[in-house]
Amino acid sequence: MEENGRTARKRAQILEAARPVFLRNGYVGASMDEVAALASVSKQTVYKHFTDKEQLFTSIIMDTTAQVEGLTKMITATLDDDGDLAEDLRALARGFLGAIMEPELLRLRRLVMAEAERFPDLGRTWYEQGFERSLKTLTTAFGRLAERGVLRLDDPELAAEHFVGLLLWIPVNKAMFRGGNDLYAEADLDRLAEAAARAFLRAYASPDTA
Amino acid sequence: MEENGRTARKRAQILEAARPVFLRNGYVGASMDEVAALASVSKQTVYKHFTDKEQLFTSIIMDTTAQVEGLTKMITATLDDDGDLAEDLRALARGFLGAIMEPELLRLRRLVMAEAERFPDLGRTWYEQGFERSLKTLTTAFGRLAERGVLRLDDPELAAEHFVGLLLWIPVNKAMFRGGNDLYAEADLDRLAEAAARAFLRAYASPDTA
DNA sequence: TGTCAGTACTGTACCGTCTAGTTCCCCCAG
DNA sequence: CTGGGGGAACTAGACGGTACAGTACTGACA
Repeated sequence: MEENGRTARKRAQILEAARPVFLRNGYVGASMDEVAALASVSKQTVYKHFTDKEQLFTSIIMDTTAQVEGLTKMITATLDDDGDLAEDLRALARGFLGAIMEPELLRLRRLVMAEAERFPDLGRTWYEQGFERSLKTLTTAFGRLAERGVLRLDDPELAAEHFVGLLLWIPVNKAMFRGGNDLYAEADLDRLAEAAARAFLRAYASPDTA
Repeated sequence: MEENGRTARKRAQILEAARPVFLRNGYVGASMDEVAALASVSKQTVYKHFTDKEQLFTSIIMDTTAQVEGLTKMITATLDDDGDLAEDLRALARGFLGAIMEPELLRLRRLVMAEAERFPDLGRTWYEQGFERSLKTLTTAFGRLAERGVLRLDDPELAAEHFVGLLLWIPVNKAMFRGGNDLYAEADLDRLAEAAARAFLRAYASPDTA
């Protein structure tokens, strides 16, 4: 799967250099000259690999959309065993939070949202491949827990939506509006994850396990 | 309070015309020429009222930050009477949702987030004046409900955060990534509000009122 | 011989300034 | 109450300077 021809190498080199440029300045603010310079590549080479600025941009985003894989695996891994439900949920919440609060990912989020109107396909793909996909995994996991009787819920999808809402709304918004990196220490994330997991359990745990 | 001199009129005229230009193209993409043209005003006049592009931009954002007033009033109005708690919460959720899903406000959100790195003050102000302020109002309202014994919570602020998280995470994200306007019908918003209010009650209502 | 770095070039867009002529508003004389 | 100056505010458009997307050309190098 790892292409290592000269062309593929150059292509990766350009992509890697282009990402920070677009992340820093947005689509309009990103300069192809800067991309070429940062990639130590001539502009001609950039245009050999990507037909134009737009195609380079969408390539950057689509590339990182694939990384959701890890998140879905983490979900099933954490909830599949028969351990303590409360503890599992807390761990799951903590994993989710840590993943989504990654500074690079947050910047990408901002970028995609900013350009969602200009590039509708991009926004839709990001939402479906990243957002909905992890939500769907969570939904099936919760569904299994309901069948085992440890969760009490009519609608697993709604429960999954509520779980991530409890967990993510506050920290993600804070991060989106206050650009900084040092918003939350590890301990803060622990606390947020624990609070969300406990509230979720109160709302959705079966009475006998609460 | 309503200034109607020529100066104030022109200023408002420019602001009104500039808003869609910035909303559509972002800060870098917005053209001062287009602003002037859309406002039916000469460029000279634009620069008489606003020292430069940056100041015009921040004026647009700050102007709309003031509109949170309405939201806080709605919160206290809905939760202050002694009506049915479940019904009040549902109504509050519905009001919140309707307000935040206003297309114009969503576009502003996107814009502020996109430029939060370039204009840190703007992001911070938006967050504090809009986000935190309404959250604080909700916190005190929940605190009163806890004192009356209808809610059971150690931390009113956490409860407020969870309330909005349950309610807003899904629809707001959907709207941010899928630019469209017709994402949700009124009935969908009703359903979302009801579901959030019920989950919140299960997590935070006193046992005797549940 | 073909690929790439380096760079010059073309065409366009835009910010902010400037000039010159025009319109509107307010105040006060009659 | 009225009507007409005075001066600020405004229009229209050109302009300098800069930046950038995308193309074209040259020379090196493998």
